[in-house]
Amino acid sequence: MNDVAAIVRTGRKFDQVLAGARQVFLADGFEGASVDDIAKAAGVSKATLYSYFPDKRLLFMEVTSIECSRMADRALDLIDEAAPPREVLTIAAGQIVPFLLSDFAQQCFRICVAERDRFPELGQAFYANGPEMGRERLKEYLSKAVARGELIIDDLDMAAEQFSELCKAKLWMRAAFGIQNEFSDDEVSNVINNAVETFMARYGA
Amino acid sequence: MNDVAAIVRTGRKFDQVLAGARQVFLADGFEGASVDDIAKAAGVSKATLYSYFPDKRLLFMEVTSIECSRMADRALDLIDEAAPPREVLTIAAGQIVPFLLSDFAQQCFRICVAERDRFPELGQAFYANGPEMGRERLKEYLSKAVARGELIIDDLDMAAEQFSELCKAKLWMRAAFGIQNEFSDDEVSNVINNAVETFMARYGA
DNA sequence: TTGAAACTGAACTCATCAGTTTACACTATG
DNA sequence: CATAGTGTAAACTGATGAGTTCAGTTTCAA
Repeated sequence: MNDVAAIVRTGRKFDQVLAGARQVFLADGFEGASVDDIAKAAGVSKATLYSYFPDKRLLFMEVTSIECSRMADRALDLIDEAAPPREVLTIAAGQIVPFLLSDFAQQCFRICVAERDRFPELGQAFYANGPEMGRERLKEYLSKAVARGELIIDDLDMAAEQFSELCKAKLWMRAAFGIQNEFSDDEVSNVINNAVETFMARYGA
Repeated sequence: MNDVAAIVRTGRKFDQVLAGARQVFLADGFEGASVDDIAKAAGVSKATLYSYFPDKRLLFMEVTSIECSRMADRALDLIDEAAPPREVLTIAAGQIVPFLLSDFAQQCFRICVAERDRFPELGQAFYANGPEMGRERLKEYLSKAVARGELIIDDLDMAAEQFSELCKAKLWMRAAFGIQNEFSDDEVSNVINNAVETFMARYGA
């Protein structure tokens, strides 16, 4: 990350390299991915790859940091600040649950956990741009609903955390362990409805 | 796992090998652990190690399967079937939360997730002996409390899952990402109390 | 005490993989 | 067309790590 041996961003095939790296890293993790595979997937020679990135580690950091920003952009912008809690929470959970179960989120999670000793910054970045940011967004809404008297919450942070966790019930753990990877709409909406129901039972006015 | 090249369980240093392997695998994961390191940690020559286990993979499977059974034994046996829900759930959460945050559970989880493509059976075994089993135990209690009219639950499975998830609020994700690894008693009991509170709000009679 | 089984240590093979080098080809612009 | 910048293929180095081999040592039971 220092100026010595920095990343060269000019050149026709820079984006190709990133795309190939993204694909292979996401599929195989850091150790599992070989630079030869990445070069092949990118349709680029190994020498070209190394002309952009001084080493594998930096390439990995670049890919993951790009993925993290992308994720931040996808944040839940659809929240209607004025709508009633039950409706807003159902929509939010409808975003959160499928995202948590997506291949992309699962792979990111897997890599963060697997490589947490090799790349401690990685988990932190992912956490800050992913879960943390979504929860901040949710907390904003919750505080407004509390102000309107629609919800009763003394610890906003805990409430938002509990809601996120409720969205993981049943399905997420099974996905993380590779036990199940297809989820029917019924399964998903069942989790969503129960998350909202339980949350409202505790915090509803 | 077939009879060809099976594990030889006789010999003076068999247990030493397992102990060393347990230590190194838990610290470094499967790929991260070298057989030389394991032999050194076990205080045994590499040749001896290979006289017991035909390869690294089988050694790993053996270690993790032993760890899983140990975990199953520690299951929540302390549940007093007749006690009121609030009390039982608080005690159960008091077991679950610290366990989820323990080094041991975190490392197991990490390895299962990291190696899920290399060892699909591993995650399944861990899941069945860990979370699944604990939840079965909890469901037994819940159904009795429902019968006594102390709780109102139509989907026992979902209720038990939600309770487990509520036990992860705030702290577990931070531990999994390596963001925080020491947790004060206050933090822990706060999570426990809120898990019980939310659960009872939804399912209390 | 003796002999077989268990164990040791070190050197070995073989494969994989990160990163380098080299000699050559392409492409765009002045 | 000339030439500089960019890219290629393939062979190379050096490290690491799984698994083997073997000549010699320890342990233990009969």
